[in-house]
Amino acid sequence: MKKIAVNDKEIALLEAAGRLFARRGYSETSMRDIAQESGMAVGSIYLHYRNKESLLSALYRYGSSLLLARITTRLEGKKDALSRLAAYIQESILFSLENPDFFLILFVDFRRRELERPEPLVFSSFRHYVELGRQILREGTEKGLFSIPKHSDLILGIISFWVGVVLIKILKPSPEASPEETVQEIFAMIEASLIKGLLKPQNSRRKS
Amino acid sequence: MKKIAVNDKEIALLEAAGRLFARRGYSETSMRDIAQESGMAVGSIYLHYRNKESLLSALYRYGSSLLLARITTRLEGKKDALSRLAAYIQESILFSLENPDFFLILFVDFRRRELERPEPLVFSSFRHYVELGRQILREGTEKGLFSIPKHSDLILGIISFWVGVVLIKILKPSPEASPEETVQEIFAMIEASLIKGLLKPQNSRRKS
Amino acid sequence: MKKIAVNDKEIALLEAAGRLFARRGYSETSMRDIAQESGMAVGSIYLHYRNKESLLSALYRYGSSLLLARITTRLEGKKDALSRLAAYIQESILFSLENPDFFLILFVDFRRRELERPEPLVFSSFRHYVELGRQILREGTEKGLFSIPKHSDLILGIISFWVGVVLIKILKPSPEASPEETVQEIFAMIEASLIKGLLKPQNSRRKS
Amino acid sequence: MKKIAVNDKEIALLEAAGRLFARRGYSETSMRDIAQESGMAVGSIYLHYRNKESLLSALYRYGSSLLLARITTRLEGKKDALSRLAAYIQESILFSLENPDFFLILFVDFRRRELERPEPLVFSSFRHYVELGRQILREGTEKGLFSIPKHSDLILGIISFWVGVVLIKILKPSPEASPEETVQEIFAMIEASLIKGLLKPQNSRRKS
DNA sequence: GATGAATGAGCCTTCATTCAT
DNA sequence: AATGAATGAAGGCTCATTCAT
Repeated sequence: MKKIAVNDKEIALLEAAGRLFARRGYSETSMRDIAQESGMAVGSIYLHYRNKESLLSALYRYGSSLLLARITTRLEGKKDALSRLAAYIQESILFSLENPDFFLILFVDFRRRELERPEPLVFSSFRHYVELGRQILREGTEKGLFSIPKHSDLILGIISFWVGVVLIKILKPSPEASPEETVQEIFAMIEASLIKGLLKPQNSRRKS
Repeated sequence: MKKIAVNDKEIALLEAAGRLFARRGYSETSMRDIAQESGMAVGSIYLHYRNKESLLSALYRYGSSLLLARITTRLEGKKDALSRLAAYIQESILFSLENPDFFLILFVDFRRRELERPEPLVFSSFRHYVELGRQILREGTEKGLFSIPKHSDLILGIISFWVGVVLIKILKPSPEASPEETVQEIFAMIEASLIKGLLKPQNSRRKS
Repeated sequence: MKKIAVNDKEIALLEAAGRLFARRGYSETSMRDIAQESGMAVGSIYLHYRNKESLLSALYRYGSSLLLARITTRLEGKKDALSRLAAYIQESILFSLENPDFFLILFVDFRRRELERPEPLVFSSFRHYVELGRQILREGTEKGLFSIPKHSDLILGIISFWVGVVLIKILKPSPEASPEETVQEIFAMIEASLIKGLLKPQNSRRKS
Repeated sequence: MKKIAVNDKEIALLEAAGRLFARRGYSETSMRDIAQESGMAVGSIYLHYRNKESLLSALYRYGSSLLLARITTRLEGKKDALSRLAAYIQESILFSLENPDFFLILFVDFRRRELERPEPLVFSSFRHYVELGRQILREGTEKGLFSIPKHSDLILGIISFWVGVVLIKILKPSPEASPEETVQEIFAMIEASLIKGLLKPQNSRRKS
């Protein structure tokens, strides 16, 4: 497995690239832009990354590892599947609102890009993230908490659901709402629709 | 309002561009590629579209008008909100599986692009499509069929949900499944989660 | 010798081209511009002129024949060299002020273009024009009126002199002055410098 | 004020561009041509000049500063207006014969271009050059040496005069004549016509 | 004759990448 | 290690010219 980010230079580079790729798009961002944004020289980028594309995939790895670390921390000690699912979703949304650049790159661009080059990008962290969600659903089902349709793609639907809503929030942010408030607002919607639908009748009284 | 597509040439152009934009992405597709794919000369493209960007936005208009036409037809005569919602979703998925290029451009690229240039692209058809879904939800709520959280962004979540799942299906199509079967598979999942969650208890007997 | 202009279409074409070439320059004017300005279709231009370049050289011929015709008329009946020289210069300036487009093309662009392609452009009329001036000077010298340095390029200097001044007038026209007044103003300057210098002492009392 | 030319690269570029613009014209010269002529790569031109147009205007500045430097040097120490005028004209002609490319660009193209875009090109040096001539005339008049028609455009006429003659010499150079000889030939003509006309009677004894 | 859609060479410019310092 | 000047392929677009109607 490739390294993710080692030193200050690389982190500066990844964050600069993240900012620019998210705002303007990958193709519309030049290596010179990234150099400028990161305060380095163009040539120096190539000391760290083979080329533009490998900078992008390092960015995928970096972003998903950050996300995964936060989720993992949030999940620690949570036992029951429902609160684990809530934590998983809420922390994802919070991370996205706090890091809209990574959100766009991980949840919007990356999936698009997978289509263009079906060879699996080095991408274990994000796959790990999805797998984590899938496993929470599986646990909840096994414990009789959820009544889940057999389909293992459900987690992708759930992720896409909040991604779609978060996208709108980032597009038109309400200036007065804090990230935490927005998370609650979005999660309430998910609870009242998706999660409500997934719960077995007797569990319908739960709150996160 | 701008024209959508008039003659054979323009349809050939839009379909060629759609194929390439969907597969390689907008920036990675050159006008020369489009000319070649459509069997025309480069210069001829400019007889129909002012520049590359306006070809893209014509493509948005074209794709969403095709989608909207199919949905509208499918909805005709359907009265109750549940079967209207089902028709809306099912036809969207079917259209997407049958026209993966338009799907990618309309449901994946477009939203990304909105972020980069917040001026509303000339795009009434897609907006119309979303509004149609929103209205079905509203009707169902008013008739006491759904118990919908007040949030008007719910429709975006629902759309994103199936989009996320369809994306996977297009990424890794199961070779033996027909589009219709895949629609059923995906819709069953939506029914068992999202729609189930939205229905008021007394309405839990389904139609399709 | 090639034809100059035969029918209405060609005159319209030449005048349109003259207007545009003078204002924007030859390379910056497209055949489509000319078609539009002349009210014809692009393809139709090629019924009259082999290509863009031959339209330009027809324009040279046309413009210089117009100029030459006016000069010739003005010179009719004038006997003495001084009034012939005055008429020659004054009519040239008047023509230029009245037809700034032709002026620019004949006196500014053409000479520049000669440098680029030293093969003599079909250009008898303009050469004829210069030769006419040269001959007036020669006559005046032979008759003892002028004391002219032997150099036969003097006429080119004289022409260039007024061209330089007219250029400024066209660049920054004084709105209230009529062409005739401007001619007088410029010619007075020429008289007080160039012509005064050319006259033999005993003739210094002449006026045009 | 913008820089004029700093290093070898830029001088090579300006001279290559000068050569080509003078010979073929601005629009007929491609950036590739310039790159080839200067021995650089196309992209490298853009390290020094923002675009083709700004290369042209740098060329104007460069050429006129060269000219102006020579004139200024030649004028040093010259006191009386007549010899200053002679030096001004002679050095201009010499410069033009020695640098026909700059001559064409500065004295022929530039004035044409002013017409197309009346916004004053950054061009102080050339304006400075004209102003210098105008001032010499003014001095001579104030000192009672010249009898000058009041018109301040006279200097433009004088400049145009020799420009017109030099143009012919460059068009058809006499192979055996040195630049210095040609200067003398042309200046003699100017002396015998223009300057003779300008001098007050009592001053008709010449200096050179 | 008259039209204007169609063509594709060629233009200016950008930018990922290399490499001498 | 770090720099940024240099490179040249490739992109979007224009336009003189042709030709089917």
